[in-house]
Amino acid sequence: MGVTIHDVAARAGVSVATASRAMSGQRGVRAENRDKVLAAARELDYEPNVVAASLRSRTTHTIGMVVPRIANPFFATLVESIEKRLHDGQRSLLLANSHYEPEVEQRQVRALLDRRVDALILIPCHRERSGEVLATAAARIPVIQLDLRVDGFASSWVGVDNEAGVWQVVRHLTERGAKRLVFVGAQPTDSAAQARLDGYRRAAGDGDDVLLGDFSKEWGQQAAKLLLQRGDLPDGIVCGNDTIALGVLGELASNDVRVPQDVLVAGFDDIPYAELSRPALTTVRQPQEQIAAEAVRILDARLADDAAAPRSTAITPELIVRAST
Amino acid sequence: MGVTIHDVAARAGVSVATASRAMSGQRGVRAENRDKVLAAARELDYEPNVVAASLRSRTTHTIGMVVPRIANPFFATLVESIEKRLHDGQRSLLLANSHYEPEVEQRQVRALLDRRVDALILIPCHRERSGEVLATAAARIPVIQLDLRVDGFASSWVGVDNEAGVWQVVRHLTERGAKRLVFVGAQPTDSAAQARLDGYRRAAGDGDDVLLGDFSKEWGQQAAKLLLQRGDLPDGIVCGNDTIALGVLGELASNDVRVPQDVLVAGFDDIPYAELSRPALTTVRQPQEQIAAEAVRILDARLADDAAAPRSTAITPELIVRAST
DNA sequence: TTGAAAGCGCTAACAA
DNA sequence: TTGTTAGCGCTTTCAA
Repeated sequence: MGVTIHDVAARAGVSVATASRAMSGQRGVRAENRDKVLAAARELDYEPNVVAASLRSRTTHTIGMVVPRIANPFFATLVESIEKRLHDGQRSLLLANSHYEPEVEQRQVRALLDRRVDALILIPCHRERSGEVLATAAARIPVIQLDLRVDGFASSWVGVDNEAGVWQVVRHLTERGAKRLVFVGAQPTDSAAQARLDGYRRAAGDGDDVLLGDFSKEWGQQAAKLLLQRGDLPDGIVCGNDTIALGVLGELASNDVRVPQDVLVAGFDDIPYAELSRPALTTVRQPQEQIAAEAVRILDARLADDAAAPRSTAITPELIVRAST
Repeated sequence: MGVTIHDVAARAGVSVATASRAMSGQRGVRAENRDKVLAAARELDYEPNVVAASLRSRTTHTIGMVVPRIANPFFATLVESIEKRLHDGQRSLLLANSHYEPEVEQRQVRALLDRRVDALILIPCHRERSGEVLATAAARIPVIQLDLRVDGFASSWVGVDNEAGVWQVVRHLTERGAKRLVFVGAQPTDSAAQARLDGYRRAAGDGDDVLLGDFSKEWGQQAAKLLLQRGDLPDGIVCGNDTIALGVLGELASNDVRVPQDVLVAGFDDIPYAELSRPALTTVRQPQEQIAAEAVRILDARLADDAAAPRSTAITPELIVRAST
């Protein structure tokens, strides 16, 4: 089965080399021959075998991407933005999930390397333990870190300035009159958790109050319970991300604590559901389209010029004030 | 650059054929030789070129998947479940987005076929217009439709019984005392929108009240505005999915309409955010893990036996009652 | 501008 | 159980 380039070449009355050149749009083919080849391909319903082309040309037109958790709308939106950019250029996305486990992440990256992806977009799930596999990959193909990053690894990265984002939140809550703040965040195993915690500590100053769990709504609910049990509620809750914040809001509502009257609550990321909660959630917006566009731009530069220097871009995120503060 | 199977074979002192057999775990290799090959591969840090293997063996161990919109948490969760299943078997997922546009979907499916994916998992974005590309793909490789389906296309499909789900919602609202219902759904361009609308019409009987837009929170907000403008609010709102329902809830809250005291609201899908809204949303749960598992099972059966008959599975979804009703 | 020919790295048929 | 050999379908020298 299957029409090959030989069939097309035969029908067009040229060699396979000419057929190949014509179809890949190279110059150095007489217009007349090019048209004959294209016509033959159409008539025969020719479908090029890109696997064979990849073997010979050593490029797969495929980009690998590993994210911690696709089901997280923040990452899903990022994937969607990347995918949109790539398809402008006829490339495809091989997607994998690390479940926030460095071992799984390592397996996934190796699988992508085995598949000879042209480049890798990695959201490294761990500040330290993702370093090894990142180095392995970076030694072979262009790699860019997205959103999260590995400590002290001098490779390209695109994301937001998390510290600046948290700083804005703290200042906003203070301006709204909050005197006693608490930070409900995640254990600093990934770089965003770390940077947001650092940012909070620096902005809130001494005597800061911090509860650390993970980036889940369940942790948000649990943390709110803890705060309620402690008896004296703070007057401002800075959450490590929107999912936590939504958990906090839910738990507070269940206990008849009014937001923003009794306590102010803010999140981070601006996922689509932040706007839908009641009260709508004040949060820090990550410009995902912009992050994705910049990432693909940097990758293309590396792909075009192997010696291109690593480039990092930290975008300053925007505070979105809604009813919860 | 690059260690090839020839290097491994030379080091192990066997032929490339034996090396290949040993590494792919085929029987018919003496244990002693197998160990030598495996040791040589490890020592040389051999990375098999799966592109070359694919060209020769005509199988890529890659599954293509096209979804309408990855950013929709319902689809994202489905992708994650599928990905988890596949990786048990060392296969990867080539992911593409159709943006609910049949033309884009067609391009994406063709690209996946060009890449010689072993099978295709398609969530067809249109009841009718997805038919053509589905047929093209099904003529070449095993294809399974997930969640959505094309009208009258006799191929494998896995999803939920949407009519039964809506039926449960309507009965529940009626039992809660609702007399006048309205359905806020999506134009029936995809099969779920159609089935849920049909289900509603059949369950609610004559004089049914129906507003149709798309599956977005914006449409939910707009529909709620429309209902408020009409003056006499119904006492039960059946929404086509959770995203619409969350939009409806938000708009009602902004207008001081109390849920469930003034009006009951229910959704469909049970996305993670359904539970987080206040009031928490009553909805119909789609068992995504189960859908994914069944889909991969059917695909594997087709892959193992080319003549396996198409198989469709409609899972009856479960009503999850929360505070909104 | 074109064609002949040589692989890309692997697996599978065949023969031993 | 093993090795030899012939491709998979394409791109890319190289020479004309």
